[in-house]
Amino acid sequence: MKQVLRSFFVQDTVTVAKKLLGKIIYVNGCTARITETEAYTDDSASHAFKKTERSKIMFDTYGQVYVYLIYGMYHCLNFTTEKKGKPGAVLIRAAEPLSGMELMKRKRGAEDLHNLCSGPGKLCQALGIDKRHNNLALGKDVKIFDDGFLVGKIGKGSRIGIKDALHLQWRFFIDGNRFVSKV
DNA sequence: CCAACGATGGTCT
DNA sequence: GACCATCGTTGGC
Repeated sequence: MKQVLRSFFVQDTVTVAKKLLGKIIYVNGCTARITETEAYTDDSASHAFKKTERSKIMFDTYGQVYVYLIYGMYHCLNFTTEKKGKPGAVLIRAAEPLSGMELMKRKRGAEDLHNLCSGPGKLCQALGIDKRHNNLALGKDVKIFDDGFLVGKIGKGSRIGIKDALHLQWRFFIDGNRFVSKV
């Protein structure tokens, strides 16, 4: 099983978002297969529409873990993309639990495997990801592996939970997969 | 069934 | 002081 290196993230954000589908994320002893992602660059719905204290990581790095608090109670997991100076990040929206499910169930307070990582907030809760992981290099606490899984058809649509730039179809998911955020 | 809403706190103006 | 890249619950059908 090959480990995905930080250099993978230098390329175009939309390309990274698609290619991350089917990859395996490892953190806190748990693994899950990524089923749904979203691309964010410098578009009007992105944190990087303006460079701020929070969003500067999207401008200055690639292959870094970007975690932020949303709605005061949930976290969202992203990986920064593109070379220094060009902002980008891919939001991990959903995954299929592969190992460590008992721990995930306990952290989520839920039994159904489809309700453990089926949304960005849920996924962080299940995997124990919070702001301590922000700005860590990929490969330290958080790792990504490629086991050769064939994704097949990739579905796409507007990104979820935003009001701007709805014309951009930058939400990607494994078509037909039941472990996504929306059935 | 599903639309509406409240929880809750960091970030930005 | 307003705004969220969310989620679980509530309440009306």
